[in-house]
Amino acid sequence: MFRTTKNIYRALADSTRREILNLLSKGEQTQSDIVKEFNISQPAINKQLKILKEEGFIHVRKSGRYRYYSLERETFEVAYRQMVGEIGTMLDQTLMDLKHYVENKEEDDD
Amino acid sequence: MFRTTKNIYRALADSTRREILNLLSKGEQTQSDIVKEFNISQPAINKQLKILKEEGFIHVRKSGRYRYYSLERETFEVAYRQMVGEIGTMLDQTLMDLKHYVENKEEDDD
DNA sequence: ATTATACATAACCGAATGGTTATATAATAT
DNA sequence: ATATTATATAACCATTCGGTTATGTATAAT
Repeated sequence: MFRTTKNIYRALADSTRREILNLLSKGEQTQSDIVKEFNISQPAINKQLKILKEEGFIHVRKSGRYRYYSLERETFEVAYRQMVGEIGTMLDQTLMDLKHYVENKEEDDD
Repeated sequence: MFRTTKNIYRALADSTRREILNLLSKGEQTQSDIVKEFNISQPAINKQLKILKEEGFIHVRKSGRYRYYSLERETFEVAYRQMVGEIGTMLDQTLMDLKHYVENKEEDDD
C-alpha cells in the first residue's frame, strides 16, 4: 500500500548511497572515480552501485574497461515526487488533525 | 556531511514504520490501537515505535496503562524539509549538468 | 483478591546490510 | 608478451533488522 515502484526509501537508507547519488548528480563518473572519493574498498562501492542500479536510480554506460555511472534522472525524479507526496500528505493530515482538535476543543463527544 | 540531525532516512527505511507514521498522521493512537492495524505482534510494533521515538518522529503520552502515540510534527517537518532540500539539490544539479551538456554539445573540450 | 488488559523486555532466529580480503577477468599500456 | 588498470565476483564476517515466543509488570475491571 505504501511502496513506490522503485524503492527510493531503500536507495536513500544508506549514507554512502546518498553520497554516491550526490556525487553523480554533479555529472557522470567512472566507478574508479567514485571509489577515489570514499574511504571504502572498490568492492564495497561496487555493491552500493549495484543496489542503486537495482532500484533504478542510476545507469551504467560501458566503454572499454570503464563503467560510466550517471543518475537515472527520470526514475529518480518520479520516485522523489512520490515520496514527497506521501510524506507531505502525512504532514497535511497532522495539520488537519490539529485543526480538528482546535475546532472541537470544547465538545469532546464525537 | 549528509546526515540530518534526526535520521529521517532511517525512520522511513522500513515500510511498517512508514505505515505507522501514516496512521499517526491521522491522529493520536494507543499502542494497542496501532497493533490492531497490523498483522505483526505487539513486541514487533513496540520495537518500531521505539525506533521512531529514538529518531524523534513520535511522542508518547502516558495515561494509566495506556501509551498514546502521536507524530512529533515539528521534528518531522524539519527533517522533511531538509530531505526535500538535499534531494531537490541533487535533481537541480542533474538539470544543471544536462544544461551544460546541451550547451556544450559540439565542443567537447572543457 | 483475582482476572484481564496494556505495555515492556528478554532471548532467540533467519535474513539483509555493509563492509572486508583475495582472486579472476577484461581492456589498455608498455 | 607482460604488466597495469578497471571492474567483477566469491567467500567471509560482524552487526543490524524485523520479526517471533515467552514472560514480567503495571493498571484497571470484576
